Amino acid sequence: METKSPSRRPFTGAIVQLKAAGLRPTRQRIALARLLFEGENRHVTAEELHDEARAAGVSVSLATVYNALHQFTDAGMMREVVVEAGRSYFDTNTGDHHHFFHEDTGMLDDIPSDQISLASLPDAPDGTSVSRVDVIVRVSSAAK
Amino acid sequence: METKSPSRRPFTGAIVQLKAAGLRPTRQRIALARLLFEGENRHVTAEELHDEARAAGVSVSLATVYNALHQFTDAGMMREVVVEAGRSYFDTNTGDHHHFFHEDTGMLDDIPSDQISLASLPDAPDGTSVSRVDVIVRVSSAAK
DNA sequence: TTTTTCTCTAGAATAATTCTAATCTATTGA
DNA sequence: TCAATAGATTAGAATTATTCTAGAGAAAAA
Repeated sequence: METKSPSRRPFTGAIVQLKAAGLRPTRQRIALARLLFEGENRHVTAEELHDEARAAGVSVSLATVYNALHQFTDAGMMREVVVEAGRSYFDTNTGDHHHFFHEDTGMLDDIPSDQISLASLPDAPDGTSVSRVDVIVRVSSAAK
Repeated sequence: METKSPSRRPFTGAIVQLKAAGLRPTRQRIALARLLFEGENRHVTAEELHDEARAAGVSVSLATVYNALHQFTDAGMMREVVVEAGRSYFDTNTGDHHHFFHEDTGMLDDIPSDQISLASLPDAPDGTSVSRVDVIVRVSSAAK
């Protein structure tokens, strides 16, 4: 039900989380963090999150949404998944997992880590080390 | 050595390949196909291929390069690999293989299929079938 | 408080890609 | 060979995603 609760507690969770990441708990960062991290894991585009924040009555610019998403990503609170030219999602699930990408709808779904596994990984080229491995399983409507 | 050979033979290979794909062998498509498919496999961006074509004296617009790359991709002659927001490569290697992405330089390298393997793949969600699996191993300079 | 430092904003700028409408060219068939 | 036609190419405008800028605003430190 949750009608706008009288702002008694200033969203302690989000504030702690932001401070831990070395980010000032500003009004817009707190609001975005709440939308992103309270509740289930989610995949959002910057545009979607911007719309959501506005719909929730938070005044925030798109540039700030981009900034916040990148800051959260740099802080390890999220990760970015690029699926198509001009379409990237920010994923609140930073655990070990991969993705299904629905080519028809543009949606992204998690693949739990126990449902997929890499048997072998090549050595990183000289002078480099692996920072991440992304597996994207592209699926489309089964019409064959 | 190959100085501009007197246009004796009109690049039979490229023409045959285009016709097989149901594409008219026009001047620009032939030129682009030659740049892409004669010689080693390669990873190019639309911009790079456009510059190359111009440098080779072929008059072609960027829009046509995009069209051709997508047509070649649809015809199964290439595939597209998206590595970052706003950076996608077209890969002439359509065989089974995956990629290293160098986060520092933006370069893409092939990982031969025998150096990486997926032990298990999840079932595609209901009503869908897998059209491709992309594995991108992101590496960066080993400074640790 | 006051100062300092960081953040936010609107809007401009940039970059990648696609669209549009006019022009051109490869193919077809007479 | 040549005109008709279906398809391709073009420049530039339009779109979309993202980043930058410079001034105004807010959080932290003094």
